[in-house]
Amino acid sequence: MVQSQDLNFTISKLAAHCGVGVETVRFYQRNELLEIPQAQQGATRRYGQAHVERLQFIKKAQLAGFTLREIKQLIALDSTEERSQVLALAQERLQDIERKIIDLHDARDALSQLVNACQTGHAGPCPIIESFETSSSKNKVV
Amino acid sequence: MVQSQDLNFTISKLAAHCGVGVETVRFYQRNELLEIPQAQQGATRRYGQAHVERLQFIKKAQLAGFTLREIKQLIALDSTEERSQVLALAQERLQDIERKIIDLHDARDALSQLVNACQTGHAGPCPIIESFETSSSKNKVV
DNA sequence: TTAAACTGCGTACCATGGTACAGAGTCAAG
DNA sequence: CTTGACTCTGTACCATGGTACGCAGTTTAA
Repeated sequence: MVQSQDLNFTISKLAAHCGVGVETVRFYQRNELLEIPQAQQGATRRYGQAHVERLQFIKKAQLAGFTLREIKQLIALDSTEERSQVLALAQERLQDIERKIIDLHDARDALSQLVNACQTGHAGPCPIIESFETSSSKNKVV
Repeated sequence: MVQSQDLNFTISKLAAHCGVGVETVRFYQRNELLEIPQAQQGATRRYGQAHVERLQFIKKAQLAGFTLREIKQLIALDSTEERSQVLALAQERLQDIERKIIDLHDARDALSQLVNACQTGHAGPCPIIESFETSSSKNKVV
């Protein structure tokens, strides 16, 4: 039955194990993303499996593009049964991501065109700089 | 010959004309992205065409994904003839953008899969939350 | 046992791109 | 000439996601 409680990390071990800094762990604690453990050994707190999992949860959710604020909401929603709210949050996030992808595509296309122009053209003013200059009738950026 | 000097804006007119806030103009001045004009009328500065163009330059370069720091470099490079450095900067920017696009695609795919799972599945724990929980053998996010 | 290393706590600081506001001066219209 | 709107300057503050540091107390290894 010793299976999830066998970990007994100090804060620095926990941080190292999860690939974050000690200060980051404390930062999450301050921001109520990670519980301060009750378990102590003397004055030093001991962290267990649940803390490792929570840190991993945070990291994965960050990778999926959630902000810490949203992750906090997800954690709160997890303990309730508000599955539809989780879905709503995820859908919003998805729309954000899709919007950003479109923006970045636009930016990339404009910029790569400029880079090409700059590599191709041989004389005259730099087309990149030029294109940012006022919009008369020159290359348009975005 | 009066052709670029005919504008005579106060700071608030300039800001309004360019679609930014007065405080933003001052912010750019503090950060040496925009010159403080010599021209004054009494104690009040007067802004001209060059300022309008600079603000437009900044806005366009931002749209292309440059940071203010990079824009400052572009401005500096513009006055030199360091066209190759402009190109290098643009290429770096382009790589950043491409990296971000890939990351966002990954995030989007993972998340949309989760959203689908959540909409499809009818019972059991929320697949979105679940997928962030520790990585045993569940859906991987990113 | 003693020194190094770590812990906990509070607070300040970093970059990024602004936004807000106080206080003093100035400008323009009525 | 007064009133209200605007300007200038400096400084503080906002969110975001951490990072750093000082200090006192504790733990650990030699």
